[in-house]
Amino acid sequence: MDSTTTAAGTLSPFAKDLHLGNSLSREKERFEPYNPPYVGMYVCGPTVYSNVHLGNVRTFLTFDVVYRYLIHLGYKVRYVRNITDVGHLTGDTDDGEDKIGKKARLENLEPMEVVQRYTNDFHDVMRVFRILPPSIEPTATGHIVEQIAMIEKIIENGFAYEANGSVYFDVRKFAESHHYGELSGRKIDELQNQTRALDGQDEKRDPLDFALWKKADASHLMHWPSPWSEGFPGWHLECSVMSTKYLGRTFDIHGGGMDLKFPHHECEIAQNMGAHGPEQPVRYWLHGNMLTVNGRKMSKSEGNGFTPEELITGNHKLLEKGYSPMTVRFFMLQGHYAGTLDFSNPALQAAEKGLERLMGAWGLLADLKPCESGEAAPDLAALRARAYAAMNDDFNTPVLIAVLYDAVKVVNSVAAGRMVLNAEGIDTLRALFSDFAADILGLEQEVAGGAGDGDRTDGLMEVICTLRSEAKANKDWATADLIRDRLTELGVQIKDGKDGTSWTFD
RNA sequence: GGUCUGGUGGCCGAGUGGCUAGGCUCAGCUCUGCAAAAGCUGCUACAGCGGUUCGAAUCCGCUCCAGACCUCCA
Repeated sequence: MDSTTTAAGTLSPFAKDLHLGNSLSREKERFEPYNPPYVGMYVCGPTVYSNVHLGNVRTFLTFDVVYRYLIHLGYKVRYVRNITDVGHLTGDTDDGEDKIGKKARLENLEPMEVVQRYTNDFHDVMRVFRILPPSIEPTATGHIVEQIAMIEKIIENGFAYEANGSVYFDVRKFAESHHYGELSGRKIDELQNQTRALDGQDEKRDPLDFALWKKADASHLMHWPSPWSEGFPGWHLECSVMSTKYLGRTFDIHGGGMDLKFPHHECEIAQNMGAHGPEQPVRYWLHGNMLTVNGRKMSKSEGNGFTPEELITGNHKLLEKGYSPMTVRFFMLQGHYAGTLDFSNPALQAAEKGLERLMGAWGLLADLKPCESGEAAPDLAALRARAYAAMNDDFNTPVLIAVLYDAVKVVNSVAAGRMVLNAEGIDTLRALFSDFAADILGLEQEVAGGAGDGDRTDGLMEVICTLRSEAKANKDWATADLIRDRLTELGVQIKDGKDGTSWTFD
């Protein structure tokens, strides 16, 4: 699925009803792109100094669904998600050292080796969870020149100053003519007392000021020449630079995790306005909420984060068993992105069972036989309208999933011969699953082992089921049950239906 | 201390001024050789206290509780 395959330039009639929860206004607003049918979307990507955990995955999944839905509606979306490969100060030591650089020294690796390793890991994880790659995935180190240019502009406009080779954003000065703190609801005077002593604090005119450029000391492995010093860019700057470069000074959607709202996103706005003028750079700010574990935020520092590998294998002290990536994807989509979601074994198991039922019905859909004489079928068009209504209501995936379960009941009833549908009805159901379950939610059947050998497996199973049916016909229950029990042990479920026996893999 | 979010049935999790969320679990029923699957039914829900209203879980106020952010974090 990509934007070029959508109907040429035609927007779905449902597109006009899309509403987004805008963090900036704190209200649900109707989505009106700046320049339809084009949509620009920027999402803060990972800092590649360690493996991503599930909390990170949740955010990228959230915006994956946003991306998929916008494309489905017919928008031409340019989705930019950056890779932060330089620029974040370390928090625990307060020495202002670059995270990537620090990690590199510890492991005796080149900084870019670290970056590459964890970028690869990140991409692997995205693939496992079926999260689509963005249109552009720019890196901070690839945009040093642009970052320097933006700093120069901000200085030129009087909102930044140089001190001892470093450059700081002048928050007080900016706040005289702009609303600093609008996004996060923070008031500048209250922030004043809260900042604690960071490196270079003495160079700042005000504790609130944040770094645009930092002079590198001898311990730094990553540094670049600039008009001010040999150094590195501040950690808010890259997103301002790259969003502007690829999406323009005004663009539609900016996404990221809730924890980036302040200071990161607030600083981004200040930088954009400081460089380009007073217009809001972003029309709709979307913030995904945190994934919690036993009520606590999952984070690197808490040590309560699962890596995807631990999750799949179940090899973690908080996990009772392993869960497939699709189960986790489905689990996350059963909650709304703007609310916290608690990760627990019972919840995962519920999602696993629920997904199985959904997928089971979806599988049956392929073989459903139409019946033209069918009596009044359920109103399947209404089902589709409800699906759109759910997504249009700020991407309400849990409600969409509830709609899909209504479809599951119809499918199962038809498959069991309790209900009949004409061809049109079946097509409507198929389109519903194909559009909403597959394209928009990104759910797909997980193939069990032995992939690529499907025909032979089918043939073998057919033989086995035939033998068992004969045993049943002869009332040879012992043989029939033996076959079933042995298959169950092997992870093959036997289901006796009215029209014969079907089977599924675990 | 400041800013903000949330407290929904056994569990997870939507939603809303009056109309079934949904999933999972559990119990019963239908179907079935049995089981599984599937379908149906049920499992007394909206933190507490006030207020507004014909009517509030949904709006307002207060209280309690939890979490996030204020410092790197999706």
